[in-house]
Amino acid sequence: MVSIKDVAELAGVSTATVSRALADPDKVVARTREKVFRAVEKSGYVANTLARNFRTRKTNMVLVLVPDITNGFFASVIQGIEWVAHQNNYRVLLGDTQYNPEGERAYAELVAQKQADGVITLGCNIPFEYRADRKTIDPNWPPFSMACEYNSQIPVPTVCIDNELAASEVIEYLSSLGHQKIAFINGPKDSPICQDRLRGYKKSMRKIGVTDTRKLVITGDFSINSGRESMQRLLGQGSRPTAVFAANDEMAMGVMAEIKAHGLKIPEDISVVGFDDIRFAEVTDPPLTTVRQPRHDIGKRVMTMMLGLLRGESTKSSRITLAHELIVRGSTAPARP
Amino acid sequence: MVSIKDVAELAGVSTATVSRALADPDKVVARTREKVFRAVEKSGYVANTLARNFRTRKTNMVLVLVPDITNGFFASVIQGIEWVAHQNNYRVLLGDTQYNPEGERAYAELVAQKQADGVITLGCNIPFEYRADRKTIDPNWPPFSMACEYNSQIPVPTVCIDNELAASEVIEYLSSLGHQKIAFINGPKDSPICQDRLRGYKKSMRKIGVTDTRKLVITGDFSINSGRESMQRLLGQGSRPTAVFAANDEMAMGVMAEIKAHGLKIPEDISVVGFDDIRFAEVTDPPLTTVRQPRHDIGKRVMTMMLGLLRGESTKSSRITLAHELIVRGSTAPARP
DNA sequence: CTGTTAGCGCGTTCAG
DNA sequence: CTGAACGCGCTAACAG
Repeated sequence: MVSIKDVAELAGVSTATVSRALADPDKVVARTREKVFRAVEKSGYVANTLARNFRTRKTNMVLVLVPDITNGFFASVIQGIEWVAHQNNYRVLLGDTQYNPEGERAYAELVAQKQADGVITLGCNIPFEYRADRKTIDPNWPPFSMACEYNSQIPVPTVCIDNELAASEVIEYLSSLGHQKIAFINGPKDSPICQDRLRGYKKSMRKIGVTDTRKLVITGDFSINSGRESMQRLLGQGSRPTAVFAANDEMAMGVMAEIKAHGLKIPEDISVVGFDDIRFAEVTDPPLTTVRQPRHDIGKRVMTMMLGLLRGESTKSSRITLAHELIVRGSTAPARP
Repeated sequence: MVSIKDVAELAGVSTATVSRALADPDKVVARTREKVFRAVEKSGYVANTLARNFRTRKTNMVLVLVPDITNGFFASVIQGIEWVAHQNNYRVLLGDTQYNPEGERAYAELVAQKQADGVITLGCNIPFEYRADRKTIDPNWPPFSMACEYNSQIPVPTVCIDNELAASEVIEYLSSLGHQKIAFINGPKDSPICQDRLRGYKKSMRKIGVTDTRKLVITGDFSINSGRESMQRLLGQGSRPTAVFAANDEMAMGVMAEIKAHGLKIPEDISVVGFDDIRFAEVTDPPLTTVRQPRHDIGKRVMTMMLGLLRGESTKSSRITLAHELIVRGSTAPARP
């Protein structure tokens, strides 16, 4: 293993000079710099990051906690994160938590152990210990930010869209097509963004004169299967909805499959709207009307935010809301008179 | 920051004893061990991994190179990898290479820099420098293995399925339904597994009497869009195929969309077969007949293999072939007489 | 601008 | 079974 010492000897300078020439070339006069570079070249020296990290107490790693990496939406966000991380000499440590809060906390320990400098979570839980009545960020926490989700109690720096507004817009759009009996298949209840979507849904439903939504709202778990099962329940009830809004595209796809299995037509009999605009949304049959989230941008922005935190910048007022967009495709049509 | 020294003082022992008590409790007599544990508890000590890694020259990290993390198939493999890694106190460093060999090599440098102990790649390139005429593993390479893909020249430890056989079986199945004019939309030409699939396709086509497949084979890039475009080309030609076999499910989904856009019916007019069995395959319309790869298992096995390499075990005869399965769904039907 | 000196926090000898 | 002493490879502080 060739070390900095070998390079120093070869170049006829001290190890400190080698270190400087490599880390901050301007700190060294051109002639010495060249000598060092030549010696590095000749010896095939590669700095030992282990030693450097140890010395500087930095890992240049960010732990990304994701509920499920096989979900294409999350994967895109991570791709955005990684892109920015890589540009800035940071690495991404992957933590697939399988929607399990305990797993999250186990992973977050890596930070205490100095295996990562910061944590980004795509889930809605805070992966550190804290008292239930805490309302602010604990200064002992490492740099920490959230994407897609946010925490309702503690103002953690966050990047997401306006979920309430998005859900509202979906209902208004459907209502403009004459729909009134609009079912909503939501994600897990403990997720703040799902609560927001529900609020947006209810608000707009009230606006169009539907106040009792109890039989129209079902809680799913974001999986294809739960979309299917939820739709089955809706169809088992007395009068069926004329439109269904699912809180993500995977559930919407399950919904579509189930509707067809019952011999009904989309959008003639039932309109379907999804959420996320994953890439399969445009090849469903019919193509899925859905809310597009800027998933790649969400990732880029949250990593950029993380870089700020890592630099020690203030965490105030760091709640970024990105624009969403309703993408109208073929799965929605006017309600039958 | 509470260090091992603080614990030692608190427990009234030396740092060496603390280290031993923590790393290998049996090396220390029960009474001292207890003293140490209590001191750890009381002080809230967490070992500094940075220092430990530096000292032991190990990172407990594995770099996973993936062509595209947003591809659900790869994501599942990674989930399997991470699962086993986590169980064995290893971490996964994510390297999304965007199908770019240079990116791969840049990432693999992390190993030289001691940021990871080993590399697993899901692509078909070897991310280290080597002479084109090399036929064996370079002993200077770090622990290295491949999943899904393999290298045709160098016997890198690998976990994959028998792609030639799988493709053969697809063609035989289609031929058993009376199809003869079977198009094949393959993935990138430089991928050995795609070459295998092509070989299997050709072999079985020959068996059923079709020797000239030039107009039936198209090279795609595994994206939905390339499935679409390829299908468009096939439909633009004189006589159209009665069945289409796509080298992955995403392309198959593009194929299906395009077929429908031309007003043709699946499977009545054209049968479609995919590859991978991603989770959306069962909710396409009609549900997609496809080859199931044990993606999760592939990940688990390759990580298990990597653990062996990391332990310094021999690399001989480590080519694992896992079982695939043809999943027949509704997108295939007998050829029209 | 460059060299000297001094650790970072651990694990691992080697004595005792 | 335990403690003292050392050093991994690097960077930061301080002189010169």
